[in-house]
Amino acid sequence: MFSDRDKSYPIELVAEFLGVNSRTLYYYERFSLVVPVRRGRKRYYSKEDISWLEYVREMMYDQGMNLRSIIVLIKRRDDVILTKCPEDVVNSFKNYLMRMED
Amino acid sequence: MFSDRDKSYPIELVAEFLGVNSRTLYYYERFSLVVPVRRGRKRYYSKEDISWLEYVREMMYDQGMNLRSIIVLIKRRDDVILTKCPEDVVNSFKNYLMRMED
DNA sequence: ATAAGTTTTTCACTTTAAGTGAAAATATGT
DNA sequence: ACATATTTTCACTTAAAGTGAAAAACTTAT
Repeated sequence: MFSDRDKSYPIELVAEFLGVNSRTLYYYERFSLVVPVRRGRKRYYSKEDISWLEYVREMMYDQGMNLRSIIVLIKRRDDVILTKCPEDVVNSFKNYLMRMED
Repeated sequence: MFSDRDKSYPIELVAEFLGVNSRTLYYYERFSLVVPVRRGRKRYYSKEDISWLEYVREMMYDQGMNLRSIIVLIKRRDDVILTKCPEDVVNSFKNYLMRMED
């Protein structure tokens, strides 16, 4: 019947829901970070798109990641990243995170 | 006997080898992205540190990732990231990558 | 056909992280 | 104490992310 992949939400509604400028969604589209469907010239997004974008925003704003990194993650989706990271970096990094909790 | 984890290379040598300013290594250290050992007040790095830093530089310069993202990756090392990414984003993103190969 | 209204696109500007130069501070060896 | 080397601090530069405003393109009603 209905699916989270149904593209039925117009850009303004999605932008408002996410609390971003609709220009930001156009901007993301340039990198294929989200792919709305076009009916006529209008863009429509799915629920899945919306939750993906929420996740992207969280990665960017809560974590401070940049767009490029998310793009790299998509590209390397199935790869193992960071195998080269030394243990003492991981340990010391945990301390860094502790310090930052202030 | 000797190990890639032996911290024996001074900062200037490492910086020169990597082609970066030694200030950059101090900068990375603030985020625990690399953890030299201190003998007296001098810093010493291991071969493992150096290849880790090479990898970090590659992620940043070849891929355009930022420091924060690498930090997030360390933090989430064992997590599955990007499970929320919709398939059509992955597909469309592949086209985007193709377009960029010019 | 054209006027009115929407959506999209473009241009230029703002903000922030990453990086660096230079000077000041700190430590080491003689 | 002095000379030298390393570290730390401050202020500046550069580039990506995001946005405001205007122009362009398209749609629809009269």
